[in-house]
Amino acid sequence: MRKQRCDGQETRQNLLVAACEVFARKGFREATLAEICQRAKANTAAASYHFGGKEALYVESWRAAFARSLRVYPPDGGVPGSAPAEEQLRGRILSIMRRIIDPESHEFDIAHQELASPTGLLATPIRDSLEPIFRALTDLVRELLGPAASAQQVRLCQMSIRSQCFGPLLRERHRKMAPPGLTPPAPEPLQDDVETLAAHVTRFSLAGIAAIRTQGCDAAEQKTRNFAGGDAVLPRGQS
Amino acid sequence: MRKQRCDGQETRQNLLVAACEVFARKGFREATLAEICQRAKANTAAASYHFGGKEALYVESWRAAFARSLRVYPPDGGVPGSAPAEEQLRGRILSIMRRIIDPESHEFDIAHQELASPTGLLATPIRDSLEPIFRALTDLVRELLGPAASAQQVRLCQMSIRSQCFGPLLRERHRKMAPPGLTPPAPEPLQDDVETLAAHVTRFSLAGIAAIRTQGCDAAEQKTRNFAGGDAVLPRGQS
Amino acid sequence: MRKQRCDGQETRQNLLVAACEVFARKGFREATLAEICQRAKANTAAASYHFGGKEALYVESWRAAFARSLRVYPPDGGVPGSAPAEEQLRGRILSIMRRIIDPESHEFDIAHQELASPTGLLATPIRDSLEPIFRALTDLVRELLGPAASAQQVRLCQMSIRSQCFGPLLRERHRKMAPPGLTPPAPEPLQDDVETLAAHVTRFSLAGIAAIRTQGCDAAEQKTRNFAGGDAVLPRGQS
Amino acid sequence: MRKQRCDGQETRQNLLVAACEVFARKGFREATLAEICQRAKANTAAASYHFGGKEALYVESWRAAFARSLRVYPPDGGVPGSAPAEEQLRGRILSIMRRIIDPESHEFDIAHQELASPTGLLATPIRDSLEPIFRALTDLVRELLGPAASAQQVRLCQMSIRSQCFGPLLRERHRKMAPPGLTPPAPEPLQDDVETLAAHVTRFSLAGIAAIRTQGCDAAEQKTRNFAGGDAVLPRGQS
DNA sequence: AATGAATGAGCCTTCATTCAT
DNA sequence: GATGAATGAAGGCTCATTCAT
Repeated sequence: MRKQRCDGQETRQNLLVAACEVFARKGFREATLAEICQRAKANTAAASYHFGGKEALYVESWRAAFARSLRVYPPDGGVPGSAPAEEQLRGRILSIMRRIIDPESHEFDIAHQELASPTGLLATPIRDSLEPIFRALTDLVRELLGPAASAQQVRLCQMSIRSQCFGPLLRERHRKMAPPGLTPPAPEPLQDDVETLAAHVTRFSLAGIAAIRTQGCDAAEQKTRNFAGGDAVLPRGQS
Repeated sequence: MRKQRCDGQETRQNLLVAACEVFARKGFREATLAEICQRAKANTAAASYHFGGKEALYVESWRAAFARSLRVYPPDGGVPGSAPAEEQLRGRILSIMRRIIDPESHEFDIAHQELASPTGLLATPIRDSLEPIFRALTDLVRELLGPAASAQQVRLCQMSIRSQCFGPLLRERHRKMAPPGLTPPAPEPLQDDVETLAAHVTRFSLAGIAAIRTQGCDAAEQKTRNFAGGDAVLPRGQS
Repeated sequence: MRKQRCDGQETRQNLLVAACEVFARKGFREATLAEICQRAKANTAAASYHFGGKEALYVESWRAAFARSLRVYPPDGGVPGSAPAEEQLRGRILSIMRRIIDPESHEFDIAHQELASPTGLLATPIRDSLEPIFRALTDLVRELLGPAASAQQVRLCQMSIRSQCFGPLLRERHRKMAPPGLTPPAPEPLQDDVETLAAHVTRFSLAGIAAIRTQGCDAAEQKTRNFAGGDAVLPRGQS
Repeated sequence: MRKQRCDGQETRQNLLVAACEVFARKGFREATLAEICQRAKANTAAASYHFGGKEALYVESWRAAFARSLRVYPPDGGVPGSAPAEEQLRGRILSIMRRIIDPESHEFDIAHQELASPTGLLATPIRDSLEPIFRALTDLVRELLGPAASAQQVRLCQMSIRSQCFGPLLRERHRKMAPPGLTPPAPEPLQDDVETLAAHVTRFSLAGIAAIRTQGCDAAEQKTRNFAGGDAVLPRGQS
């Protein structure tokens, strides 16, 4: 009735895979070790035994999920650094989107759950993991904006691009992760494939960057000029 | 030790306010009625007594949070429909951002929690509540794109704008909601105020819309034409 | 919005009626004051206020239910004491059965609930209430058995008659009291009306009494003679 | 403080035994898992852990109680089908009574509780379990009544016998199950042992059956003929 | 090394009762 | 006198963790 004694690593691996799925779908608190162990075809105590506790398993799940994503989807999207910046941007956008949309990639979902209900356990691991990727994207945006761009402009444009990468896919992941009995929150499925989305975001963002680049003034000044009056958003004629 | 038994609506209101805060920070499952009642300075059974159960309180919390947001921050940002479309866009972006960034507005956080770990209880209420707002934004984007725009182009641009509205603010909310003892996931605070952010997103998006509008062809064709072979990402002649 | 102040007795009466119904259907513990007060169209505290507590209301409910039964169904079934004993027996059997089968008579159900899950609150009231009825039935049986009957024979025959009175009606009451959503424990309804049942029980029991009367020996001896061997119930040939 | 972790079936069995006792004495609602677990010398959560919940434990308790009764007390009372019908009847009556009176047999009490306050959980199990026993009794009564008996006569006689089996024992069980502090509802204990009771019921019922058999007419006609006018109850010529 | 039975803490809910109005 | 909002206790259930095997 006993399993092979030498499969300790196999059980560990099964637990890790199951934990990624469950943590991605339910978050830390709502996930139960019982479900994870059941999915891994292990006994109830296996998770605590192999990882020392729920929290440690949570952190390990993130590391494993991120490592897999990094391996399957290189952040540069396969575009070499020698390619034009526009091409590199497309590659990075596509890489992010593919990571998010891949049903077997749980990196994004785990981070998203942690963002929604922070446990504090993944704060440092996530930051350390994503920092190089974001830095590379920032460098790319800085190159596209040109040497005259301020640090704020670079930051804002990077945020715009990043936001467009995961925003449209949130609902799609949501539908896939939702338990089958629930009313689907977004009835219509995503009508565009990931390549189309990436192409749109790339074009849209390049135009946005170009617009920021064209006007030499800083965004701070821009704000002052456009939104004079501070809190007042009421229309002042046809300004 | 007893409370005033004056009207009974005061306790109910206190419970609702406390529930919005706790549900926004912890989500449905992790939130406990004990904490909510404690914050409302009521008995542990008060929440079940007044609302009939945790689930009903959850739904009521969403309704209350959304109603407050709608009252404090009109979706048009105070910009009348007679104003130019660009101005209206700025108003709507600012309205969404203010709703998200306001620490006393829990509409976005509750919906975000529900998106991360769906309970199914808010699917219909959220969809019904947000649909008019999204429809108005879609109409605005369609007007800006001009009559030649395809439905897909409208949808994609609307997604780009919406994504830029909440994306940059996710981390900020995260920091505010995180319990004090946890390691901050993003050490540096948001360096831009909401008006600056809104100004950036408006300008960035108007440029993106203009770029989409300029090229008459559909995005699908565009994708086929531009990404055939995967070498050339974007027409560099237009940049 | 207030009711008439002079309806204190009316509310009390409504509470009593509602309490009889609920206690009869659910028993003491499963019955809730909330449901009783709701049925009586009174507020939640009315029961405790008017009767001092759940237990006192329980006792009062029994008294009221028994008093009603005694008024509507005289124990002699309307047969005068001057009638022949057989006729009187029929009257008493019919009286008991009608009390049980009447959907508005809750005496039997409350006593049955108390018998199933004793609270101890009704022990004395029930015994005091039913004792005269049982004594009269015992006297009747003694008369039918004749002067030679032993006390044991009288007791056993009285038990046989009483048992036949409520036994066949248990299921019928059960079906009527059961909540509508439950699977009916006895699918087929009672196929005989109460008069037919009473006629059967009367004839059946008179024959039984006659048989006991005919044989002069005591039941104790009878047992010894018939069941020699004590615990052995195995057939010993054709004895 | 920990228990032996030998097999896990021991605790389960203890829980089942304790549950039978508590459910028999208190019924489903009034019974608490805490008391059951305490009696089984297990943790408060043990019942939910081993059986999945109170309802499942309830159903299992019935099954276990009925299985035990069936094993200890065969429905035929040990009388083979080749014995005379009268002997078989005595065996079946004795079997039913012993089941009821045995303090360690909880089948009857659980079913009685379910009858008093239906939960719906045992409706099907009880019906399916008892149906063969009742059918055998019906067949026996039909044989005793002879081929000329109507279905109604068979049913009524079977009811009379069944009622006499448990009716006299209801109070006795009540006394045994009642908590020690309560006023005893029937002060005098049962003065007859079960063999005496069974002998009485057998003789009483055989006489009743014989009386029904003698008169060839249907009970319905009988009722019409005998009770027309309500004066004459029974033909006194046969007594 | 690995198992799974068992535990204790905590959560949601119900309900009889009380008290200020 | 009568109301109903509020309370505190208790019950059923879940679950991460532990420990004897």
